[in-house]
Amino acid sequence: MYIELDPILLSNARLSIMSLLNIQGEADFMFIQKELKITAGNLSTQLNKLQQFDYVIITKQFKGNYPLTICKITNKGKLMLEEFFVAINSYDRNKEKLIHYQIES
Amino acid sequence: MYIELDPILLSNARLSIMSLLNIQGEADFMFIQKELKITAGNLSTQLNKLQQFDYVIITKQFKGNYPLTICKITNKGKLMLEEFFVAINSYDRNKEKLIHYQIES
DNA sequence: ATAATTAGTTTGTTTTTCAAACCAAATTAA
DNA sequence: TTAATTTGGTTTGAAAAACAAACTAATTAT
Repeated sequence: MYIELDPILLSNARLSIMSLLNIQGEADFMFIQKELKITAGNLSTQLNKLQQFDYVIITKQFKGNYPLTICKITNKGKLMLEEFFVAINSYDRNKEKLIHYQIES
Repeated sequence: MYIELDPILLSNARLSIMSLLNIQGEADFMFIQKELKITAGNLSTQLNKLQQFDYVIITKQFKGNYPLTICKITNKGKLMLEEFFVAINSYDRNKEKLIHYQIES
């Protein structure tokens, strides 16, 4: 195998959650759900897994009368995500072409 | 969800097989197995899946007395792999930083 | 003859994904 | 006011995927 890709991040749902949190820093459950268009069940499951591995921290509050679940990316989460992208690009032999293209545009 | 990542390629085993075949064009079963250090069982399964979706074509010959399974990447396979890397990089907000770094080195 | 090797495939367990069903509290409609 | 709906989730369970162990079948070495 090349560099093993982190199985926590090698998932459509979790990678998009982490990518979103990496931009936003933190976001609440409903925002993530609407933004990413995933079901609440799936989101709940994946957030718990991400928390379990310290990629995010989840805090629960009330906003008015309703529960509010806030998800924040951790430093570990950020590092793992960075590593993931470095690793996956090492699989891409066209990297240089792509880089060139990106810079030109 | 962001851009949905191709589930065929969102797998450590299959992504490394495809990445290898993208460089080599074609390779035989044993070469792939030794190169990627995956079990024969896993390789067999994943190659069948890749063939099923026309990412590779598998031809069987004999080399001397022993069977020889040759795997070749298809045009579709190449295209899907390219797309995959473009898509996954769209998840990376640090892309520009990384590009810069890569160019400098 | 029998043990070990080559080149794989098949089978079965574990893990993962994901959505339907569920829950409790709050709100709105009749 | 009480029934239905909405909000904001969690739990459960079915289906698919990942992967290694066990197997096949032929060959070669001892």
